[in-house]
Amino acid sequence: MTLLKTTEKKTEKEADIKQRILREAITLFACKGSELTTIREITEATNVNLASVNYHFGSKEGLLRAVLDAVLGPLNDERTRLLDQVEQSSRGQKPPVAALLDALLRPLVKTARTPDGGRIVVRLLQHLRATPGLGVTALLSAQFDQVAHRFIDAFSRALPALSREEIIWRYEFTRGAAMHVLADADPRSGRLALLSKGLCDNSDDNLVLMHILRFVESGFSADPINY
Amino acid sequence: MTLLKTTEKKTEKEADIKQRILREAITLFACKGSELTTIREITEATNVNLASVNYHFGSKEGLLRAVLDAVLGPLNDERTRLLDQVEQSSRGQKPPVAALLDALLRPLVKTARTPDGGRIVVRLLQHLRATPGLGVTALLSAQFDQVAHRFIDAFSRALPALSREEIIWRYEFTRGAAMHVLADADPRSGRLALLSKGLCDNSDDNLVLMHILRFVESGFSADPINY
DNA sequence: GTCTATAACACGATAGAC
DNA sequence: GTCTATCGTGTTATAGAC
Repeated sequence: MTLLKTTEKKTEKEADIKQRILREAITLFACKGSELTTIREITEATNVNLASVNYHFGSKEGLLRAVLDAVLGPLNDERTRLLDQVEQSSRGQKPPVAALLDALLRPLVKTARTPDGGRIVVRLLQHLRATPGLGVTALLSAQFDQVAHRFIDAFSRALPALSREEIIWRYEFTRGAAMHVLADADPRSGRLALLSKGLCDNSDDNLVLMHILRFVESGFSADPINY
Repeated sequence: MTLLKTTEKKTEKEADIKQRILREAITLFACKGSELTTIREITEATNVNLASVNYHFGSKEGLLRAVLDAVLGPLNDERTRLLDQVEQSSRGQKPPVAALLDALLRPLVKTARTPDGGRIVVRLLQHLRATPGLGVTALLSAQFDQVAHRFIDAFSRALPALSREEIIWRYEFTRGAAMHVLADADPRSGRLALLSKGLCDNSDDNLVLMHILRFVESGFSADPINY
């Protein structure tokens, strides 16, 4: 952004201050939520000045929006890409439920981790759900609605015996089951590790995904309710 | 607590200040989490003095502990009672998975609501999970571990083909699916209402419970993973 | 662009009168 | 037991030097 846009890259390690702030904010917001994270924490951990957050992002809320854009965009892009693949593989035919669930959940499992082992995207979402600040709900809706409806339509085609209502219930159950387990992966304080005394290993992405898929695929394919 | 413990009940409507504070704190903590709720909010909504929280509960953290005791105790008592019934009905026999899940989840669904329609206990738990303050994790463990292990043991007997590890995974998936949906019931901003455009009715307890049970019973009963 | 210094305000807790 | 007044601290945001 400076007029002297030379080709040299500073010390190479000191990338962009803005980027460093963003990275640290993502981690801290995921761990503690944005309300409980202070910009002092962020700037001190990043060794940049306190005022630079407001300079680069306008306000703390502006930083949160930047964090969500940086994190949620790639997630939905990946989901869309995988969903495209599934629908392409089964031209016209019913897509397999297992493949749809894989496309929906794999990006959630494979996301980056917080230092305490939780999945970044999931933790961010859990915090936002717990405290739906004014503009955030609309922002989430804008980010997720389109791809969510694509998945719901696909599930409807895959399971024609289920009403749209029932599809949506099960879609939300699926998200809940996955996010609940992916939110805490801390081998010490995590509920899963605590209950199982270390028996359940939440650190192996492929294993976790397999357990989740087995559960939700069976749940999704249950017979419809008879009213 | 006063020496003049007369039989008259003040104005009858102005019960105990301590109780009124506790009631308001339960609601606000469930809606916004304890960290984001200020004792000023509580006292102003209750029309009591600011200092009375510290007088009656020692500190804000003391109030939180009182809230959890008041809310989590009855929840686990009810679960224990229902689990006793199930185990008594099936003397020695394998208890039905559906009955166990009902005993686990019905108390969660039937709990009191926040003004915005979320279930009080669930919302409290979601906030505590999102921000596991130091002493709180231990407190939750003390409240839940015993009954959780009773349920896990019961599920192990009901589904002998599953390893204990797999039982615990599915136990957590079940909790996640249920809590995710029960946390937001707001017909306006709730994700379920938003996605379904009002098609999914989260206000009918029995219907919600039926949908949850159908999903998790099927998920719990899936074939074990072949390693 | 980066920094220091500080404004303006909200928080939890408490001392002390009644 | 209940109240007022206030202390000490931490917050976001910003003005202004460099």
